[in-house]
Amino acid sequence: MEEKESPKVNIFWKIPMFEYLDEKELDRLYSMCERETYPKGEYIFFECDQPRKLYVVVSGQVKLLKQSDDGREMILEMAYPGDVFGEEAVFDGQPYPMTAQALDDVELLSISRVDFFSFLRDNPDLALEIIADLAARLREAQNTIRALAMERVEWRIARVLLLLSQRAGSKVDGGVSIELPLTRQDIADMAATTVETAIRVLSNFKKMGLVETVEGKILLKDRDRLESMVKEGCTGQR
Amino acid sequence: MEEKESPKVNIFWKIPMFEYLDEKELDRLYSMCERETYPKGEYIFFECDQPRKLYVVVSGQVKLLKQSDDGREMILEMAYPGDVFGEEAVFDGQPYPMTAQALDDVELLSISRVDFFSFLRDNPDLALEIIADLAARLREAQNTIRALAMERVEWRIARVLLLLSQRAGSKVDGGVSIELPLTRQDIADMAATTVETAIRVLSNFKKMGLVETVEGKILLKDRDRLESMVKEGCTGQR
DNA sequence: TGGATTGCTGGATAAAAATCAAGTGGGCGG
DNA sequence: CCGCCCACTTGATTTTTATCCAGCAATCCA
Repeated sequence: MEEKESPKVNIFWKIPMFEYLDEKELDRLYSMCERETYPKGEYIFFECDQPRKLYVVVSGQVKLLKQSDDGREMILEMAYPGDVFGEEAVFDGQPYPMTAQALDDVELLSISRVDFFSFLRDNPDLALEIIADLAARLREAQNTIRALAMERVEWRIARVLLLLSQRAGSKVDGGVSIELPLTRQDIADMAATTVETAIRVLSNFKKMGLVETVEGKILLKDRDRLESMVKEGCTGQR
Repeated sequence: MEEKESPKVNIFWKIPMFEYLDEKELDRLYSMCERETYPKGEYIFFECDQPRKLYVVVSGQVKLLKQSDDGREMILEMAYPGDVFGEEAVFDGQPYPMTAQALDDVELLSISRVDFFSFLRDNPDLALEIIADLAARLREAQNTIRALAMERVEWRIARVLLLLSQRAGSKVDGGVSIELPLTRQDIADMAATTVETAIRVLSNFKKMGLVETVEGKILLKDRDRLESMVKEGCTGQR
């Protein structure tokens, strides 16, 4: 997170989409990128903006969200170092389908739409990686739809905690800690509920010995029990 | 819908993903396909099945859904003639993320995963079409998430009606008719609510002069007013 | 033909979660 | 150092929507 020296090629190595490219190609890709920084809270783009760039997170976290007319937010995804965002818009040329906001100070690499397509033309196998990436994103979005459509709040909050712990969790004594500057409001926005409800559910979880709040970070004390309560996918089979 | 003679190449022409392929390639693709038929109500695959095939709808309608453990359903998408389904699983090799069920008697073309990839290798530009297709699907899924997260039932039902009318609507005198064998339960499953609520909302819409039921089909009498009440995307911009 | 099943409807009630309201404590800027 | 703002927390109330129920009409089919 603090490696200010040339991250050059190595930032791309972490990204599944690019991992099979050779060093020469990664260098070329890197040379097409611009480095951008955004302070905490700033917007990177808004829903309905014309797509210009694909972004890669170098450090910090980015919220990808949709807003309602009355100011509420739904967080669709979080992007962490090594994640790519803005694909939908760049790949089909339609406006960005959501807003991107820096959750803390953020460092990004950006590649313009045209540059990316020219790179893609010379690396046809990359298209397969992108397809797999989009397919996985779609799959996850469909799981979210299922959760919103048929599961109650506690379930959705538990799911959010588990997803966060998979992406940004670190093992500490007593469980898994989610190392992110998240507010209760953020949790609520990810689970499609209100702050008050999110707080109530979290304090129930605390009473049940499932989670704990340590120095502002959420600590999952009993990940297994949380997992057994969500158990995603393949439930209603025959 | 009734063209029983060799649909061969021409079924593919309707499909955006394939439309730029030349006749020779379409013929080759067609020769890789198997023709399958399913009677009304039958399942084509279940969530968590191993992915074997990509499907193209020739005639009939297919429901793509997720089930909850207590038997409720959420319809993620409907597939009509010319639509492709099963992509997520075929493209990333993971199990199917949802169940596919014939809504009426259905005729399909299926292409096995391996055959499709070999065809894709010889037609690298097809990958770009697939990327655009997946990006559009993802975008739509995100709109559904937004709807479920922040809009109330009437809004969601109105949205479902509009989406259906775009895909399977035909202009008749007095409005746009949705030419599908849909039950109230199906509508409810698409809007993530219960039959009773769906019925109540629809009968309110009827009182307001927005819709009418004619011979089992839903007729949108005032599409514009419905549209103005949903107004998707770009609301909360700055 | 008649009994059963299925889809549609709407009323009464209950449950889940949102909203409203109020108070706490920590951190930051003046 | 004081006061203000913001995140957090909890209780009380209200709203939305699900659940439970019963009746009706059409269709299937034995």
